Amino acid sequence: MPINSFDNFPMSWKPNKSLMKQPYFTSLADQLEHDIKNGSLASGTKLPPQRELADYLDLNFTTITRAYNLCKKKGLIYGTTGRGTFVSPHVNESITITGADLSPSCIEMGMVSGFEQYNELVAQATISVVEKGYLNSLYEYSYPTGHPHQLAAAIRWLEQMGVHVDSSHIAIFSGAQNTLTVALISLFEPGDKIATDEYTYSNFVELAKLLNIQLVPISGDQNGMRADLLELQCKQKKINGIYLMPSCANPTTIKISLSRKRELAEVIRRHKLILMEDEIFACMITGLKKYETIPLFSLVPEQTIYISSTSKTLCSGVRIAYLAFAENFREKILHGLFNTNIKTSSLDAEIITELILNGNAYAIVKKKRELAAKAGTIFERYFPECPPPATPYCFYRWLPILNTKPSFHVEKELEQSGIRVYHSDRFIVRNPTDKQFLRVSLSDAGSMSKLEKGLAILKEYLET
Amino acid sequence: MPINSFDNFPMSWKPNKSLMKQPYFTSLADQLEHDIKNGSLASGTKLPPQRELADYLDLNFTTITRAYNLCKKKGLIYGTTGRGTFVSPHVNESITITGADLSPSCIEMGMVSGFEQYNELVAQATISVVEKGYLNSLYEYSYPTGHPHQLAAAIRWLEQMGVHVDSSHIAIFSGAQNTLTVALISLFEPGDKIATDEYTYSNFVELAKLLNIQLVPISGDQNGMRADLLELQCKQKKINGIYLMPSCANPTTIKISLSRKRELAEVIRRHKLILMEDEIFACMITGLKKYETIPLFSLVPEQTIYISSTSKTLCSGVRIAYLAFAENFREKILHGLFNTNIKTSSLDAEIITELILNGNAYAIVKKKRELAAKAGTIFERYFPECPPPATPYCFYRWLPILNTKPSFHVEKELEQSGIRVYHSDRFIVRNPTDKQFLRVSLSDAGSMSKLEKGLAILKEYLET
DNA sequence: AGATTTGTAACTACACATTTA
DNA sequence: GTAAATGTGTAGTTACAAATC
Repeated sequence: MPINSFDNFPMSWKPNKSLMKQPYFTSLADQLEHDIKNGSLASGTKLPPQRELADYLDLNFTTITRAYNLCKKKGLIYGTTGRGTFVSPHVNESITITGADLSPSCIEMGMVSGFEQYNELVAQATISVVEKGYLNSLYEYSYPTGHPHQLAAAIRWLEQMGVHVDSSHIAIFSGAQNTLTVALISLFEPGDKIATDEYTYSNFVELAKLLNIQLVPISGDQNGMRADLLELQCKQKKINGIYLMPSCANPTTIKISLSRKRELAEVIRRHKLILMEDEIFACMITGLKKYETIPLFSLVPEQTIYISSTSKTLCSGVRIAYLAFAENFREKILHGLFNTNIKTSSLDAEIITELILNGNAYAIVKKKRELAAKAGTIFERYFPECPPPATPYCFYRWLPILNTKPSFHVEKELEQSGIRVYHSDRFIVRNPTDKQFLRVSLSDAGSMSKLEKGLAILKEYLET
Repeated sequence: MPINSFDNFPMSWKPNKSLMKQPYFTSLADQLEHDIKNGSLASGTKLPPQRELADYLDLNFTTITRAYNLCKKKGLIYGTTGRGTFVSPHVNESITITGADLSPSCIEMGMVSGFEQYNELVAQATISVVEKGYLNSLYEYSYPTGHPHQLAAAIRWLEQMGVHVDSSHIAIFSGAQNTLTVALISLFEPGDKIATDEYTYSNFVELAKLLNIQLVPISGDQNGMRADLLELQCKQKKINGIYLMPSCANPTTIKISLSRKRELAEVIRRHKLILMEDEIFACMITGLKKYETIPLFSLVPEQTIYISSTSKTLCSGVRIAYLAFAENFREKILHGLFNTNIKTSSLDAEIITELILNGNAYAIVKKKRELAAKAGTIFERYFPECPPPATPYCFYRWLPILNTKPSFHVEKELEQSGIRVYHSDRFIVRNPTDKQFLRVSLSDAGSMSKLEKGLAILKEYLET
């Protein structure tokens, strides 16, 4: 067969030669982008190898590399040495989880905002803040990281979880996502690489994509991310940071064991990774006692930022998160905070402070733990075969499913059946695997009876 | 002279040859970065031409280009074809304005947070929100862009300023800086270029630096940025966006005339720039009447995002800004909002909504206008020669000074004399010029008598 | 296990535009 | 006004690393 006989072995994608004009690499990238967004190139399609396309277009193959790079930067495609270049999953769909656009008849088992039943206690705290009569001074511009008494309460809150800092190494942010935004902007550069679990929080994936930061998935087992595989990846490429949710990973519900924490800490220290320890569920897991396990923050303090949000554990409408950081991150983090947010709502911060000081924060956590446990037993009744989470107080479950349909198809069919749940494809960091799961939120259905109804619908769907 | 006799004509910067190892271009960039951050290469220093350095290091000159490019992306240096490559200003100093660290005996004339005297009305609004008894539902996770009635109030507020949008083209953010962060992340890529005034808001400069977005200063006159110079720059290089504060530029107090607006709109449309129209002072300038001039948002709606914050005009502690945007930015902006903030404090949004609905927002604006005008007349008594601002209701003044000392020296001396003001170098986008100014805030001294005392100190300092 | 396929990274070559002397 | 200096943009060459067969 002559080399140029492309007609016999048609390429999976053929650019229009007549549309090619200089500069070739942008011209080619534009065509590729168009065809992907158009839908004519489906997710997962293997693109022609660079050399083959170059031959076809009479160009040097690195010119094709450049065109592919442009599309890669936009997240449209990804490549693996030795395998080829493929159209990314979710190109046209955002995997962002916002909680918007749910039809009223649909039961919410997608969002995990965390049992809204105790907002009454938050409302009470709001009233007592207002009644104290110092709103005037609270509303003045001052203390951009938080008022001293707010920071004192924050420190007390963090101490329960084994995190010990002084008031110049903590700052108040507008929720966990906001701390992550500032951390990624302040401590990383576009193009940097961050290690994560194979499945991780989808809004973190999207945020990294927005900031052109690459995520490197590391496999794990029942004890969390495997330290040896992390070590391997660190040797292979320059990895700058790592994102972990040790107490209860979202979405896999896995808890990192203490011995695994020590192994990971060792690798993190050796390779000088910046660790983002996201512990938004920590207090839920441990209850009100002092945290019986040790946070990574205490194992590698000089390389860790520790995130503690109150959105899920206390109240989702009050946007507060605490960020604890080591001295060497202090300047960069505060610089990032000032230049992205200026400061966080003083009133929201004060409400959470009031809840911590009057003890109701602990009461809410206790009650939410009870609700979570109760919802968990209902779930087990419907899905006894589902591997149990590391803690019974987890707000969601990670349910393995057998399925051949596209993930968005599954989500859509379930929504039409009356429930919203999210498919594992939303949380996957790189290449879709054969195993599939659903993340089932137990906390947002509105009531136990609605939850039960939703679980029944889910069970019925999966069995047919 | 032999070509390689570098000793006779020493280069302005010589990398250490023994530290050069492959890959050369990163090695070189690292050395350059180190020497700039170190202080051994001062701002404005001309670096050796690429070819000369290549000759010295026995490399192809485009390898030097690549090293320079790395540093350029970080904002450390900038280059102009034909002229050379230079070290950027402000590399080592953060020019962020935070309002922190002011000694209590010092009079604040640096920060412009905007007359805190009427926080009482905001406190009252807070109380009425609380008394309405729907805090519970307000605290539920829902309506991430804002509750419908909050958006309705926002739309009403924007209509005063000549901005007309429906509720799906507006979203509530946590302050103006937060809208800018989301806009820069969502609508631009690292390396993109944004046109600004020669002097502009320093926190915007820092934010752009953080996100690796380059600012291109465009000169202006009494009517604002010159459209012909903008056109020129757009022809010369790919400019992606433009940032303007038309009603009252910070810090120069210049207002863009209507005819200039039309000229700028034409250029913006022709070169498809994304316009960020920052109008945080608009309602202050125009009072409560309908905005008599036309916002750029109405001249190039399809390319504009319009920012309206209440931090300065209503209350700095309640963190709310409205962002209005065209349909073609909708998806990207909301995606950015969800993935950086998730959502804004519902309570803060509700308080501002209450202020708009009960009319006290207008009352606060009216009273702040009176205060600003009064402070302005005091200022004129001390500095009659200072060019008047475009509007008497401006919260700050732009005072030309004759000075030979370094700008940070001036700020420090004034702080020791008992006042804080900011030097024009903090606001300058690229090359320091010979003209120098001080931005004098009139709104944060605490009282008119303190302001007067501060102005007296300033006058005395400048006369000696 | 070794050869092949395929993507990535670093450096080189060259044409061109702008500034300055 | 022209030539030299100088940065920018596009494309090509080579070496290498990872995955696959």
